[in-house]
Amino acid sequence: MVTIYDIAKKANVSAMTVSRVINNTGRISEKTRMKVKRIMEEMNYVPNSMARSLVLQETKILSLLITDITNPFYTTLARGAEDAAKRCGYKLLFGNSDENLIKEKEYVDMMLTARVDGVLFAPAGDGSLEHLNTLRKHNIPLVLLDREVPGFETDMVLGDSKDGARKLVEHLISLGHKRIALINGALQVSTARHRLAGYKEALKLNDLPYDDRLVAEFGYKPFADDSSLDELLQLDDPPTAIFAANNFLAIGVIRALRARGIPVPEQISVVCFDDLGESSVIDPFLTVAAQPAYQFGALGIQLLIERIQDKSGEDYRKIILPPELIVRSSSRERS
Amino acid sequence: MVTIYDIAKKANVSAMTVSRVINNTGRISEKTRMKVKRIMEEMNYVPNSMARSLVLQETKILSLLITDITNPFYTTLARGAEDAAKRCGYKLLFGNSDENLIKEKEYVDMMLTARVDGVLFAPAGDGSLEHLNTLRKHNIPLVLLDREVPGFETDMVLGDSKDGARKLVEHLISLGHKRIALINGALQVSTARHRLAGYKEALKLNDLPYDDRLVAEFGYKPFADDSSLDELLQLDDPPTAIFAANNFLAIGVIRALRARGIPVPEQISVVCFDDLGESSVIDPFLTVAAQPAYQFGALGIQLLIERIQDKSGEDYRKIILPPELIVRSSSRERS
DNA sequence: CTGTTAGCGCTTTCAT
DNA sequence: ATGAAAGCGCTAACAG
Repeated sequence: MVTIYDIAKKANVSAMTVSRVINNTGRISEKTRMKVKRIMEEMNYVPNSMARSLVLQETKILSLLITDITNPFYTTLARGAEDAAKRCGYKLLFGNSDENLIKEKEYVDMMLTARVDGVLFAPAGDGSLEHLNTLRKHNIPLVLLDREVPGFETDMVLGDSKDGARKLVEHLISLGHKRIALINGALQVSTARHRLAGYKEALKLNDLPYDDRLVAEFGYKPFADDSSLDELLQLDDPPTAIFAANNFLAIGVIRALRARGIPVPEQISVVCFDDLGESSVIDPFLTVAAQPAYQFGALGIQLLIERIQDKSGEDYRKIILPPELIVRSSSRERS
Repeated sequence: MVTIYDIAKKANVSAMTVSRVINNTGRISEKTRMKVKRIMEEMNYVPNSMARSLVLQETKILSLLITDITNPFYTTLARGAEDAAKRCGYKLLFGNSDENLIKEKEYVDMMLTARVDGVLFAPAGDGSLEHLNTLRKHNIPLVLLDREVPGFETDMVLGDSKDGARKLVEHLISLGHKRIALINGALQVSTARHRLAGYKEALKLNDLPYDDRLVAEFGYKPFADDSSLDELLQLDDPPTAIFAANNFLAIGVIRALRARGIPVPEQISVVCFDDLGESSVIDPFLTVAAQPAYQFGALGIQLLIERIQDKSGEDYRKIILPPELIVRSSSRERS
């Protein structure tokens, strides 16, 4: 492995001079600078970031923890984060918790030993509090993404789940629907609670009763067992519309309805939070509250880097990104 | 920051003893081992992987470079890689080249300075040769994924593009199609060449003429400008079926056909390589040659780690994962 | 079973 | 404008 000492020897200078050339610090005569540069080229020198990190006490690595790498919301977010990080000279260490606190903890340990300079964290749920406190204890700058965790204050980039949910449900109400089901994520997750709140608010604002038999709690991941949907569909007064709390839940719902021979939107309208990815736009038909996923990542990195550079810092900032209602053909007038 | 010296002092032992406890090496009395462990807990000690890497000359970091993080083929592959890497105690540094050689080079430089122990590399194209040679020059173990690069030998995990293409085209032929178009990726990419070869072979085996007006070269990324499809559709003897060389091309094709009011599969059948992701299975209708994406990642990591652990190694291994023909409703008998 | 020494590749500080 | 020495946190090699 070529080190600055190898370069130094060949150039008849000290290692320090080489270091200065690499980092463009201090005063160096143009002549030696050129010579050193040439020799670095010749010898294929590549700086060793480990050694550098050890002395500088910074790694230039940020970590991004998401909960589902197969979900287009998170992959788009990841792109935003990646682009922003690279632009600022940071590497990005990915982690995928799979909505699972055990895996999440493993990643937190990984971040600690890797001495990442900061963490972009989409928590698996309220149980992530412990992990966040661990990071905080080790003084690692932290930005929460998409979900908040009660009892933990920090910089955050969030969507407006309540508002988006309210808009989706009011859209359905405006189409004449009165029996609207909510297929929700786990209430352990802040967005699920806020989407429920938005759902309730829309009902109340429109003088519709809240019927808890119309509300089911799943998880945000693709689900296989849809048997519990039957209870809901077999009510005396079954729903004419379903609000799925995220894209994967919507897919599960639509599949389940298809399997039961229930046409969408003819018999039941379906709307959901989060758009589907590029790959599903063959037939863009889902009415959604789309979130600016790329921005989540990009702004998150920006907040994080600002926090790293000014650790003292002002108060925590909370960025709320509004969702956009996109009406397509999966929702229509109640028949 | 807590170091082994802080622990050592508090435990009245030497730093070496602490190191031995951490790494479970050498002989240590159960008593001191316990004492040291307890103190590490108390002080929230976390080993510094930078320091460790510097002396051990290994980082326990692998790098995964893919060409499109929004494509479900690659995200599924990434999951396979991630799971396998974590199981073996490695971290995974992600990179997304976007099918772009400039970005790819930046990632290669990043891998070099980060001193990753090995690289899982899905090359952007034949032009990646230079980057691969750079990695090789620095003795970094390397596994090629999904695509090969002429002139570069190494371990690889590939699909069987030619065979899959042949099967898809023969499927169309068996449905009575005689005018079959190929919308291909860039010929700079090995899989595009192999898919073309499979396409030609199927035609030849069935005594159908090869007509280069039926073949168009796009790129594997989602495309916006579909005007060049018009030439193809406005031929005197237009295609009755289209073979898209990957999932995103198929989506582009179907969108373009929809925009022109051409019904699929009634007027034109469409088939493609690679399945769409979970998020598009709302209406699973594309006939595809599906590849075991998860396996690509998992086996790639396995080969890579074996290579790292036994650098001398045997000859390079080439794993070929066969695609599976899944017939759905986007292809039907020629009308 | 435990400790001492040296050094991984780099940069900071202080000289010159 | 350049260099020497020391040290970041850790472990291999050798001592005892």
